[in-house]
Amino acid sequence: MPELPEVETLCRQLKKVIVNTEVQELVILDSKLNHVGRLVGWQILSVRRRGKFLELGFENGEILNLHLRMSGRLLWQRHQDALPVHTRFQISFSKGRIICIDPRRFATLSLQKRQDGSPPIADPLKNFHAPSLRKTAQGRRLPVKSFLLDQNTIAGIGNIYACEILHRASISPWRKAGSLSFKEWQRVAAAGLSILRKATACRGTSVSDWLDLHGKKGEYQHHLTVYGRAGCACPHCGEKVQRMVLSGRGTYFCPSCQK
DNA sequence: CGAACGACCTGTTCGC
DNA sequence: TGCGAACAGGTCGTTC
Repeated sequence: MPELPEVETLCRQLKKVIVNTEVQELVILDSKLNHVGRLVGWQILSVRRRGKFLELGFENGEILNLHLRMSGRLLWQRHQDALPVHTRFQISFSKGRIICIDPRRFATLSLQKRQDGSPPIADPLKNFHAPSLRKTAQGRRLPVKSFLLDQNTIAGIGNIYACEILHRASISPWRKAGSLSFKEWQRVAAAGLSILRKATACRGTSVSDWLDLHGKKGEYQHHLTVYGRAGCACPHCGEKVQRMVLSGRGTYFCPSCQK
């Protein structure tokens, strides 16, 4: 479920509750996630987001890498409330605990040593500009939507926001990435920046079950123009929004605005 | 290089 | 109502 704005929301909220605190206990409740080191007694120095990954940095140089994939979410519990169904692990601190709830069990957790010189990920919240987008897309024949979803190119955009960005930019998801003009990339960049910023400010999109670290819904679902709205009127031109499948993903677009 | 598909999992919604 | 199919925010690997 979580895309960039949702992971960024968790990152900001986690910083406030766990930085400079020490892990008291790690409990793994899913056999797929076993063998994730010890953590107990380690102090957390930093919480960062790389694309859709969350990275907890410890004072000893270790980094805990968490990816929530499709259905994972995190919840902060101040008291020892009952564990919700599908809780996959918990990390306890003196002030409370983080629990990870993940019905589909796709989420991954791993421990790594800090890697100096790991390549910086192009982050759409900070760096999403027409010149670099056009340069990276040069000669690429894949659909522009697949290009936006490629985490090796731009990290953090997922299916919801790819649909929304292309709609705002009035570009068909099927256009070959290499065929967009500079002006079109400018529209993509402007749409991307504004949509991702707004969605982050809204603490994400709660389209079915996304909740933030404190169990609150996001607000961006009230701003969606095409995602999940097949048959509804395009807010721009009134044409009916369509759903089609593009490389296996449900793709929502306005056939009139996005030729 | 890229498209298509299956895997990984489980829950919810849709259509008959 | 019941039941199976389709679908879901992500990614990886294989085959064509």
